[in-house]
Amino acid sequence: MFQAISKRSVSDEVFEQLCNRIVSRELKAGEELPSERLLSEMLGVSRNAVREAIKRLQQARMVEVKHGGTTTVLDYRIEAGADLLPSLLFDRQGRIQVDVARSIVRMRQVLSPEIAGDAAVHGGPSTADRLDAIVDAMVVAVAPAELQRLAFEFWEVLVDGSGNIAYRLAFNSLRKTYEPIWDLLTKMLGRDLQKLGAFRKLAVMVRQGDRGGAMECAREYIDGSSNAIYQFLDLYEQHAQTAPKDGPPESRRAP
Amino acid sequence: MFQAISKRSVSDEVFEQLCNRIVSRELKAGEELPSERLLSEMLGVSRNAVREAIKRLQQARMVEVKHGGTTTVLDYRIEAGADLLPSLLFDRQGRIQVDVARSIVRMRQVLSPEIAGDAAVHGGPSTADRLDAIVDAMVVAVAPAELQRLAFEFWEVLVDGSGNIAYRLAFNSLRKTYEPIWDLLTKMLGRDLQKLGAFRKLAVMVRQGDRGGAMECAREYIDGSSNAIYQFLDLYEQHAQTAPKDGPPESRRAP
DNA sequence: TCGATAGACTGGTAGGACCAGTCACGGCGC
DNA sequence: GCGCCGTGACTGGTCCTACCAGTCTATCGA
Repeated sequence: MFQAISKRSVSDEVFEQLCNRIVSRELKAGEELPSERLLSEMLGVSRNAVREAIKRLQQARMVEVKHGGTTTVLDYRIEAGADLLPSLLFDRQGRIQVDVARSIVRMRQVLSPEIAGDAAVHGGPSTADRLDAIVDAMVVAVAPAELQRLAFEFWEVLVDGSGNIAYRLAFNSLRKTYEPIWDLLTKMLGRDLQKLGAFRKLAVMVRQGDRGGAMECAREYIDGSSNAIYQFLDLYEQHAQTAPKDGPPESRRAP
Repeated sequence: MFQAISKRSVSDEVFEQLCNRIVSRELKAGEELPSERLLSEMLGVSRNAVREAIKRLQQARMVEVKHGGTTTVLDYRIEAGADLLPSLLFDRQGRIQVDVARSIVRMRQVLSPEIAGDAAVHGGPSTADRLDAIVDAMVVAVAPAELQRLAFEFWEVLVDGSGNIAYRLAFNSLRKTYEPIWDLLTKMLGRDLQKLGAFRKLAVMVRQGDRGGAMECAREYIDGSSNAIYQFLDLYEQHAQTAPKDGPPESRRAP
């Protein structure tokens, strides 16, 4: 209900500023960052904070630091990893970048059936039990938000059951990208979340170890919900230039 | 030929140590890290270095830091993103973690046909031109290493052509994971890299905008090379307990 | 003209001082 | 005795300053 207030530290602030400037191409690839000392002076913070921020940029492969030389901006499209996605989803006005959103939905659409298929093969009865329990909870759930939470948990269990750590981590990256628009997703997926039969059937396929069946079942559901999101994005795109649109992102949902 | 010597900074070293301990479950999820002051004393480095390392761990979602409280280890399987993959591929003895490797190969196997398909639709003639140029270079290439470099570039162009930033970043994450075993990959893929016909055909499919054809073509090639890697991993697994095995990872390939 | 070198940058490390939260313990008031 | 609240000893957050360690360039001398 209440949102956890985000108490961003100084170095977080510096990181975010630099990150935004790189993502928005205001700082282009190949360009050089001001020296740490100058940067700390310009931003009115300690050099320490600047260094912590730059270390994070370095880890995200957004800049390259050379001892004794200068720090240069890298091309994040070539170098950065999937963890950058959350930073790309919104521009600085808080508008959704529809092309980024479409990319993410597409990737989810492609991976989900495979995850389900692998889960059917590797998951075993324990995975099926967990899935059934979640569907049982979905049946009695009333609030759409609760339904979505459970649906998400359903997929978490599937990803776990697939026994594929790469799927798992990619899934985590995608999840971190969803989180800021969790409420929006609840609205978009409203109808699709009602399709409890699809979830139930998928759980059965996993129990039977039916790879093809699970994939088919997952594909059918995911295609439906993906299309719902695509349609929203199309509308959003049409209205983007006129309306300032939905509130900017702010992380919610306590652990 | 010569490998760039890695001059790891102190904070990098600290990061790596903590990261390894978390990945190896030596530091379990929920456990608390020693305080920054104590940690800096134990490691014989400045608190500054420790803080930079912890900031990076925090960004990778491997720990949670609470102002005034303690820093606790998170479950990286639940929280961390795809950027963690390179850290998971090897254990501390430098042995390949076969289950992790299989996961990565599987994900590549699943995504590649989709990437090719999307590239056929969105890539246009410019993508096809670039692909053809690479295949032309492959024809005259002799060294297996050169062949592999070109093959990799081929996929880079395809990913670009797909116009999907999520694919692109996931691909980058996977690439960073390959890099330490680049030479090993060259051996594993030796035969498959000779299949220039597959590359040429794929380029044609992209030029024709044939989504299904491109996917089919990509799948055929990727399945082959994936199986080659799976076979190697099976062998590796059998011999893992007896042989200390290949040299530990060290980044190579200058930018 | 070319080369070595000095100096002025760059980032890297250290340690100390202090601010700002958190938490547990002990004393005070009820 | 019970419960509240303050205090102090932790925690991480910020800043500063000094210095080490590379890199680059401009200048001077052979």
